[in-house]
Amino acid sequence: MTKRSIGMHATAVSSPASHPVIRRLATLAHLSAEDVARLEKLVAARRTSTARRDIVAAGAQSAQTLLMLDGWALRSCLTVDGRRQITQFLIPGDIVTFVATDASHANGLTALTAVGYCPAPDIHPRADSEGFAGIAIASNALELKYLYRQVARLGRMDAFQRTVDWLLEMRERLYLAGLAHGERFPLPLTQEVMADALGLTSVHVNRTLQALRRDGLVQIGEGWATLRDRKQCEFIVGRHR
Amino acid sequence: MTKRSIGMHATAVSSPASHPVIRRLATLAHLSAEDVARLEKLVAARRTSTARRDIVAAGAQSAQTLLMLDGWALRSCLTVDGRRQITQFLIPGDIVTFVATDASHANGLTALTAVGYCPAPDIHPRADSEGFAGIAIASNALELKYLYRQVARLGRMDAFQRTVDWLLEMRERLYLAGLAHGERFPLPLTQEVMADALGLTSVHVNRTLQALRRDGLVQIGEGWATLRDRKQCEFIVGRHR
DNA sequence: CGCGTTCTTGACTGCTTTCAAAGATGGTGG
DNA sequence: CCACCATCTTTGAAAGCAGTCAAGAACGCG
Repeated sequence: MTKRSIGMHATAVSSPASHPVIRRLATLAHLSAEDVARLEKLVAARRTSTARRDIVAAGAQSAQTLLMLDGWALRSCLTVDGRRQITQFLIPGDIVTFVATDASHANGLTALTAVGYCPAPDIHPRADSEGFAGIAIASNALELKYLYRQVARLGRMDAFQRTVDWLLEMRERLYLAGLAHGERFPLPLTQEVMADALGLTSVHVNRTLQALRRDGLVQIGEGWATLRDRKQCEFIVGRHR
Repeated sequence: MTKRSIGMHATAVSSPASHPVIRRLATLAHLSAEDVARLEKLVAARRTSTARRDIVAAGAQSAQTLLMLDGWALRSCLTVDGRRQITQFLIPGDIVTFVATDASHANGLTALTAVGYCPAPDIHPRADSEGFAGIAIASNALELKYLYRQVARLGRMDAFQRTVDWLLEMRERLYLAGLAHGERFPLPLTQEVMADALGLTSVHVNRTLQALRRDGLVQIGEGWATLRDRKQCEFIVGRHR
């Protein structure tokens, strides 16, 4: 939280015209006017990728750290038999670091929609955790948090719970990124992509979504999703505690 | 790799008498004699936990970053119905950071055997990635790498492959920590613990281990495991590419 | 209007879980 | 030294969830 945000909306920063992604980053750590200016310079160096194109090929040995500006991307790894497991979705405001893996677990980045990104800010270390270092730390912690959750989902939930929990997570992330409208949020994914994230087959995702709709829990399709009964969703995955 | 390691064994450090864990950390980043001295001071502040005790309770709001010195611990989260998913095992040399999670995905640390640990070194930022900052970065990257792999395992492998892949990973990690003897490594886990890591039931882990033994792939039990045919194991999980 | 992608449905298979109980193992106290 | 108990491992049978295969419907696009 920034000091200057007292009495203002939490995502407010000094410059009113700044990019939504900068507003998002400003919620992770205090950013000085100078920090914001540097970010705006980076954002101006925006690059794009068209849908379905690899941003970083699986098996790449190194890559720059990126900042997602718009669109959706995903990190996935492939199995020998051509199946794929999505480890995380990347949405605007996410910082994407390169992670070295074994050849067999090579994980690449793929644009899911048209994507805009720019180089992530270099960290100029400070003793405290403000500025870009703070962003890096907070962003890293979030990544770990969602990865732990993904592990728990795949390891100990059935298809129904997995789907509900994942929808809750996506809503939360998109909400924090300022991209959700209440319980409604963009979800530009085919059922096959969801299947690859949830460790299911697209056929089973289809049946599971039908069950969710039948139970009046969510409305989903056309690139959007709406949680019709979030309380009940949270109950199902045990988030009511 | 350190500059001074040229022509020497990769794990060599200035002080020959240093703790094994310090030798392990020295493989992650260059450590000055001063760094080693500071580490030795930290290691001297060793604390212990008895087996089966929580080191950090699930749901804790914050905790110090720790350095594992000896023994095994695990990070897990519990589902509503009392089941548990282990997200990672912690072995000597691992740096254990606290990760804030939602209440429903609270993940705590539990000692699996008697465990020795100490506070992790504070990072004094430098421009390069040597010293403790380098350790933090490398350690973080490793954690991510193994988490991605855990996701891929749970999402896209059957019981047999999951078990093989996990054994390969544990051997690799223990080997890097200097705790494996060739293909033989300690594995002080009950089948139920393995089940909680692999997203299976203990009954099925039992049957799967029998299949592994029957195929002559591994020898396992008594707190130790030996990969009898690592090449074949790697082939099974697609690591032959 | 034809084509490719995505979504949907049904029948069948099979991997994994569940439930239950019987061995093995190791530590403890009488 | 052995009975006893707790924990862990092993086994069998049955049920269930998710995968596979195949085909048809709906949709968007050129």
